[in-house]
Amino acid sequence: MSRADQPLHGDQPVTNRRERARLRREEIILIASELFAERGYRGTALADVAARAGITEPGLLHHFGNKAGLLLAVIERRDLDSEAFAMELLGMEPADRLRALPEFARRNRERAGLAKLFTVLVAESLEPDAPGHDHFVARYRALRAIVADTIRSAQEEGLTRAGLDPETKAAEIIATLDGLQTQWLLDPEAVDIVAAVESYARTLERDLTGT
Amino acid sequence: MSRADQPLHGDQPVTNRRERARLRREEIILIASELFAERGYRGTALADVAARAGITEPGLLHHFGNKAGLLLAVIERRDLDSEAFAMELLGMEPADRLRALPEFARRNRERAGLAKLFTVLVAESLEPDAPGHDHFVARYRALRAIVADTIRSAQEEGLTRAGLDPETKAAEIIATLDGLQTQWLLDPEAVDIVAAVESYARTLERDLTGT
DNA sequence: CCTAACTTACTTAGTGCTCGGTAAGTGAGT
DNA sequence: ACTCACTTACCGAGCACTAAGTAAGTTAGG
Repeated sequence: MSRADQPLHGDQPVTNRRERARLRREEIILIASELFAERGYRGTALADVAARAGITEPGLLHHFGNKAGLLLAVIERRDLDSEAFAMELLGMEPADRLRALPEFARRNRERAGLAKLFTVLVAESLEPDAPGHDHFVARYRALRAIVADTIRSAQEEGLTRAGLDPETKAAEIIATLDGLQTQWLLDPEAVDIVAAVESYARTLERDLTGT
Repeated sequence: MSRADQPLHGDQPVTNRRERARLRREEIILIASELFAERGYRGTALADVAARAGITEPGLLHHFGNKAGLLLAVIERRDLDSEAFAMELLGMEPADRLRALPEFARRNRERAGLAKLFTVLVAESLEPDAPGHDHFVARYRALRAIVADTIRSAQEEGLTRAGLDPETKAAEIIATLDGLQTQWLLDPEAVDIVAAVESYARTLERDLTGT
């Protein structure tokens, strides 16, 4: 009834059919993300994803070609979310970025699935010929570069002591956050991820400023 | 020909048959460790392990009951190695323990398989009903307790500043080492694990002493 | 000391199930 | 007329695991 249901007259190619297919793919990717996080890529059968999505297995493969294609689609989609966060961080003053870390942890805690997805997939991608390997290698290199650049510019502004190597410190920061997340995912009752990250942010501030 | 080939007279029950079986199990565990590290628990078929060990699949199951039994045997065996290292650390003066970290990293670098095994298995054990879950939960709790105790006693001796919470700091230290290891396993060319751990040990010393 | 009974470390053969993937349509949009 | 998002039907391979036997080593009894 409403205009939104119908394609507009003709000023834009509102391809209703393609749009519906795109939404369907998005839905499938979301479902696959959850399952991959819970059982890993190898532990998840296409049939599991298909059943939850209310589609047949060949229907699934029609959209993604094969199982690895589905994995790559999942990774790509989830990277968009992370990229959005990275952009958010880069938009801040360097001094404020540290303070954003606990907020990041808080957000991750509410969506444990996403965190689990990456932890599981990275571990399954350690071998060079794993389907997601190259992607995660590139991802970590980019992440380290972003953090290292942040440190470098903070050094130039005199906010951070000059004695440390930005690349090494970047790897260390990412490692700590990843590692805390893993411990929390394994044993949420024993590890308070938000408190741990808050504490680490303070440690890091002392470390970076040299006070 | 030599006496060693024959059972001794009778003062000890030198059960030749049992001993050979034990050695066989050890050999299988070693092979399974390698495969689990490379392809994960789920990604490894019993047939793969059996083939490399020169035994049939049912022969394998005769020793370990089922696949999960093999996994637990692998974890248990590898924990003995880690425990040996923990004991070594605990035998040192608290002040020397920090200096042992790079040596630990150096050792792990030479045997990347062991490191990879744990990274992969922990990720596969995040879900509470995974076969290794309880084991890794207990392992991390024990590890955190050991490190926290070390910090606590260093505080009592005045070697470490009083203002930090030992439990939280323990989780942070373990997280950093784990996270660095993961980055290195994923991309050995981009991450120098020994240099990174050396740098972190210095960071940590400043952090703990408050200088 | 010899041998019969038992235990143990396997093997061969096979089972039922699940897996990712394909071939060949169908029917509704465009 | 054509495309495209599917479905039904199917496939061969691989999976963990079992049943049943075998041969060698170990132990107990006479």
